[in-house]
Amino acid sequence: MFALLDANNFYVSCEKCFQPALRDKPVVVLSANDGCAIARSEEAKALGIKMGEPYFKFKHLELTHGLVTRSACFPLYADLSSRLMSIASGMGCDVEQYSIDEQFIDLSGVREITRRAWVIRDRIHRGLGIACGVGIGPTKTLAKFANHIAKASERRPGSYPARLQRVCNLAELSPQELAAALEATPVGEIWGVGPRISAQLYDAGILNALQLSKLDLGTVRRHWSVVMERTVRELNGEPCLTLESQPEPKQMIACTRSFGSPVSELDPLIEAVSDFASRAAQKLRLQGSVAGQIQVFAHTSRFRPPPHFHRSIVVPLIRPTADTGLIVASAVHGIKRIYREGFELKKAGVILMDLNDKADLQHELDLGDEICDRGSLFAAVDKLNQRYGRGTVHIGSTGLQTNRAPWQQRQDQRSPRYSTVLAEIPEVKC
DNA sequence: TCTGGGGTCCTAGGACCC
DNA sequence: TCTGGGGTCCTAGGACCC
Repeated sequence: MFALLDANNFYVSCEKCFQPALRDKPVVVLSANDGCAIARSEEAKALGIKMGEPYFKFKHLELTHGLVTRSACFPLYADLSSRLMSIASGMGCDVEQYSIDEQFIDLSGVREITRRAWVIRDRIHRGLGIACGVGIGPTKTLAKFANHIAKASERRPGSYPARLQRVCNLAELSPQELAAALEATPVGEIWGVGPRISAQLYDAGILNALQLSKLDLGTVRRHWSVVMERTVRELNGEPCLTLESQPEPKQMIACTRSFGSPVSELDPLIEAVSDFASRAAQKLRLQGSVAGQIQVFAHTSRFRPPPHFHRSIVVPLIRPTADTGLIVASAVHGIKRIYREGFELKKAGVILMDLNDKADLQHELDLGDEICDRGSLFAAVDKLNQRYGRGTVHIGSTGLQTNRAPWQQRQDQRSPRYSTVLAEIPEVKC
């Protein structure tokens, strides 16, 4: 069994936690530059404010309906998140932090599950002043579904049986009740079914989760993918997703921002990109990784009339590194290559890619020093070719031959990065 | 005037190998 | 006359998540 615990309107709850006077008021937390809504209190939702809605579209509600807006303060939310996670982990034996405000909990061996969920929920509410919903089910997807019921039945009384409010354990439902709950749930509410697939399902006459759960697996796989097939299996109680308590190192690290006001000149753009690169490098070191490539992009607002500009470039780093200086220099090199005058740029960013564990890399460098006889030479060559692709290194008449350091050749057997990628400048879309 | 930021996974198709 | 086929790797793009 899995539980999914998730905080209600988390960012808003954090703000209310520090300003109790905001309780019962419509509150919205805004993204960077106060661009759009990223969290809404129940009262704000009742005013019709949508997730991601631009601020200027609902700003008038501050005057007419007493709407309170707050600029996001992520360090505060991160701090409250870690406290919340710590309390929540008392519910089971193993946990997976799924997002800043959600935790999956493995309930193996846990007795009196529902009562325990209530205890933990109350503990969080008393300790942090943050309300949570808990969903419990035999698969992660069903735990998510149960969590949806826990929250929806509280927000919209009558949508599901009232006893499922706040804490919903599917094990306590009869098969008929479970079927009725699935039938009352639009497909788009199911975890893994986004707007696109939801629309396709609607077109096919699949409107609710019960219908989705009864689809033929082969058909689902053919029409969509194995991801959807897993969702359907999980809806039927067959676990396909496991608890991932040890987070894998990230495969990419990004730092991207919208500009408060458009940027047209190269100098401020370089300044911004340098800052993004430096922050990304910091995150990279925190993870103990090094990056092999860096992608830099800049674009105009897609909401504004032409001329539009949308370009990116991949710059190979001279060697895999987490060095801020090298990463910033490469990012600046990249942005200079793609920059063109005459555009009102609204957003730019830096993405570090081709990440490797720093310790692993060091081991391979050490391996090079240890080569002292032909046997170990071949072993090393095999190992490098196995890891980075056939032909990365081969033995020449005078010993080891390679055009570049082996780790730089990982993906470029057929698309050399230096000769082509740098030369390819994407077209400007006008 | 004003529209977020940071991720993951899967698939199709091209290129290449033998 | 008749011009293979299976496997792998890589990338771009699409879809999803919070």
